Amino acid sequence: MDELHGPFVRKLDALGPLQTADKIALAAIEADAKYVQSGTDLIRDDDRAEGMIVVLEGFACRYKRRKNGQRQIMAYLVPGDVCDLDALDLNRMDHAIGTLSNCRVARIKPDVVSDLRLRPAVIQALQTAARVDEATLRVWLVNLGCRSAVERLAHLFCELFVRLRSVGLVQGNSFLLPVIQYDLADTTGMTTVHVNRSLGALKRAGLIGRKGKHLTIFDMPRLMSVGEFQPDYLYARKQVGGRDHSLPNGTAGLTATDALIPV
Amino acid sequence: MDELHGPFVRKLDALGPLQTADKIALAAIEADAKYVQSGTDLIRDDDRAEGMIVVLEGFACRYKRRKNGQRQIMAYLVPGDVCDLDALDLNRMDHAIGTLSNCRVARIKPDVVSDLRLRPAVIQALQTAARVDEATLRVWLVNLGCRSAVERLAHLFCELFVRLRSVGLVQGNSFLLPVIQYDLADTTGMTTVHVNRSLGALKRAGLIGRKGKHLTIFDMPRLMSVGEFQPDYLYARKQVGGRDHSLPNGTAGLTATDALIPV
DNA sequence: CGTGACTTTGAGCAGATTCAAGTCTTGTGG
DNA sequence: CCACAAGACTTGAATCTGCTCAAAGTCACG
Repeated sequence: MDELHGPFVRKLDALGPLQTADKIALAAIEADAKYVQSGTDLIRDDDRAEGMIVVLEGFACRYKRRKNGQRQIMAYLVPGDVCDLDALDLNRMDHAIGTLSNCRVARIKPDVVSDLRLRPAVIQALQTAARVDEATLRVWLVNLGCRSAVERLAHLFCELFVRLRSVGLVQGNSFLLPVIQYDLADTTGMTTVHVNRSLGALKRAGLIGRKGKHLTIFDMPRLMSVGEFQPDYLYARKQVGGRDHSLPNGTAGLTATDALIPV
Repeated sequence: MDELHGPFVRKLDALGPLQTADKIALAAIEADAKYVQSGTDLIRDDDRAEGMIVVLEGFACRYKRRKNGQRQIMAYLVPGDVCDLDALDLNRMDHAIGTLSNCRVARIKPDVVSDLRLRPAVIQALQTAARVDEATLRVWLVNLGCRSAVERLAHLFCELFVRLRSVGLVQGNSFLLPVIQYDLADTTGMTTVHVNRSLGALKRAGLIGRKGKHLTIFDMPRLMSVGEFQPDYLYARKQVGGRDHSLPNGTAGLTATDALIPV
């Protein structure tokens, strides 16, 4: 059933179980989307922003630029991810959002957002999504603050694997990673050259492989261990009156072997 | 008038103008606080948490620990800062909160929080505070991701200056910074040794000075420029129906010279 | 099949770490 | 109130991780 819906519906449904009417409302939004080229700014720093933006295909990111032009990517927006602009105080961006690849993007107008906000399950799901985004930000801070180059990349790939899997974009042990090494560099706070060398190290160790824009994870348990990846932060672990995301084996979150099993 | 109140009331009043009754309710919370020793965990990772925690004196921090024991500090909680535990989904911490110095801390029980939430101005202020915290997290990510050691420290000191000034804890150009170099290291993602050397560089350049636990900023404009500090993110720039925080000169936020003028 | 964008590789360099020793501060107990 | 001990800070030397600059190789697309 879920496979009939796009990533936006899938993601929100996973966060706060939606009703059929909710899904229909969200599906209408997915239908009304535009294609955007790689390297396009969806929102600029300092923009006065309203409504929401949803990524349906491709990768986008939140980023800031320093005066010298250096870019720091602060979050990836993968299909299903939403950026709630009304949730900013003062509706003013303190960072920009841009596409890392060609994307299909839906912009939701403020009045449509207002309609959505009449749906309790949708509100709940959006709030949970915002919390997960915040937790992710904290995890990234740890990543930059105290992990080595190889560890940072390993962690990033584990995170993307789990996130993309939840919207059905993982096939077997591989997924489409439509970003260039330059983007990975600005994400992990290193140079392209060093990203390249660290990727090489991960490949040589037999943990990952890359063919074109596809990333394959050959050894997820070891990759998780290298990146010290604990996926708990990506899940709403126990919702008030909601469902429980813990796994059958009793361990909170995902274990190394679980992660290898495609959903 | 404000000087009669503690930092909690001061801070929230600055964020979303409070009514007298609100202030009285908050002042009652400030009155009921406990002293806590440096190095105490107020909340541990994985704790099931409720209520709120307010720091009234001293410095605390949000932090995570890696398996190898390394600590990454993700936020400072200075007097007036609040940690809303009910706002977590699932009331489960994905990080810990601990004191960096001796502190005076108020724990607000869930039922008292519920009472507070009946006050619209308080809700508004707390939400704004949460937004500022999130924006701060993003700025810290940039700090770790693409600034040098000296730049990171410069940025951090500028931020603390502005935050502490807003709760009246800056005297002239100096403030109490009750943390050790080890803490600064875990904040900026470097080693104590390198923190020490970078502090030395800032001192030798005549930008800052340290006497005991007091940090003095001798040349704020240059310090801001070294850290590329733009304080906008610390302010609620335009509230819906609230007051405007932009400065007379029309520049959003604080200019270099403004920052030198004690409030 | 050529051009531009992306990736890979090498060599030398710089910023940050590690290890280690020594000095200064601070708090505590006698 | 002093002396001692523990904690915090400072400094040096060697090392290492990641950076810069530069060039060559590969891939995709018109």
